[in-house]
Amino acid sequence: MDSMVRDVFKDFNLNDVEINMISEGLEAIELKKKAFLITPGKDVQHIYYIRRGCLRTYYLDDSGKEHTLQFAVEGWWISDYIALFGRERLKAISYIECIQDASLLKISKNDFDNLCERIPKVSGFHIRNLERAFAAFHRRILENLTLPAKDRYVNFVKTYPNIEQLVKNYHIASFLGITTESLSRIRKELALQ
Amino acid sequence: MDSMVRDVFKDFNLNDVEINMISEGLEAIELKKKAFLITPGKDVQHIYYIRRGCLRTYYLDDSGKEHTLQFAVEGWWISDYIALFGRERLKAISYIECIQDASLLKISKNDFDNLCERIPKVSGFHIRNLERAFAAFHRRILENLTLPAKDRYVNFVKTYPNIEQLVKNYHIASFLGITTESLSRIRKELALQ
DNA sequence: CGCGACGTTGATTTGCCTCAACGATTGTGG
DNA sequence: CCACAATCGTTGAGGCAAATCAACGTCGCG
Repeated sequence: MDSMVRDVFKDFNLNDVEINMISEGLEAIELKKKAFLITPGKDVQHIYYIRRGCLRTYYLDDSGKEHTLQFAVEGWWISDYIALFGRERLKAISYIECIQDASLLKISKNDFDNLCERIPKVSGFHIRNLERAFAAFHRRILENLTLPAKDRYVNFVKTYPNIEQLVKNYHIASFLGITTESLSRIRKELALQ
Repeated sequence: MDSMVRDVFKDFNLNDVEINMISEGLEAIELKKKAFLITPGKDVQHIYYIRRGCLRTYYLDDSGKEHTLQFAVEGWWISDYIALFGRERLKAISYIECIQDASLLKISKNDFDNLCERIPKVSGFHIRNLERAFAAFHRRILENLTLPAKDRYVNFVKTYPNIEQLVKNYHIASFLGITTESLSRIRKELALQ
């Protein structure tokens, strides 16, 4: 477990004591493709670090359509952040589904908060991640406001080339906010150019 | 300045030493309606806390259309987060415009990072804010994916009733990702019901 | 008062959706 | 390992929500 922790925090030069403290709250889990990490209504208490594999968070609306909020691959964190980080603690509203067999590290938000308080490097780590994610979200919202579907797809492929090859067509469509049919047509158009 | 700091961090019970440390990096500034805090191309080094007034961040696309990323009122923080929090330090890409005469507190990202390292309460404060904002962003993206324009407007009014009365119609339209004409028609429809 | 900024309304266009049918690919049990 | 089914992706026809273009009221400010 210690070497995993060292890997997660690789830019932060943790000492042995700190690594031990962190390891205590961690649990390694394996997840098979198509398995669910979280489903709507469940109590969300944990954040998950992805050592290997690929997952996605999606919301299922009343009419049965899926809307992909997030993909996550090696080195990313995933959870139902609306439930976990919101002002009021809510139950999960989304699904988190395994897209490719995955190895995860699981830690409770409580334990993580405690580590943040006790180990400045951990809070530094958390802040860095949150800030970067924050910038990325601003970008995504801006793109959604600014660009037509075709350009959003092109950007997606450019930004996440590794994810594009891994996931289904309709996963990408639901991430971009379009239908599979539209995405299919967009791809055709791009292929012709 | 000290009482202002106490006010910003009111849930965190700072002691006098901490308050002094924080005050050192702060600068109070006043901004008149229609003034710009940030314009594209500028170097972004600061975060701004709003004590009074209202501002908005918007992006101007190639075709001359405005896209509002964020409104901010009393008690909120504002900056060009894509530039400030992104992986690479970029120049500003957006405008931040004063919508209502404002009193701000200005602090450089550098100073703030240092305070985070030296005062756990400050990093706790920052983490709490980032996490909440993070959840809010997830919500906004989900809404944009899920809901038609009319429902997004209804939600906006419900979520930010104070902002709705303060800003121009076309500010809201560009926040929701629709045209002023569409918003006008939506309002008409809602008024009839 | 008069001008410019803002909001509304109407006519038309368009990007994307919906519905439907049909290939292609994947996975599974015999 | 093949056969078949289920899942996934593509294509076409038609429809709709919202954009565009254009004109006109209205409000606020110099």
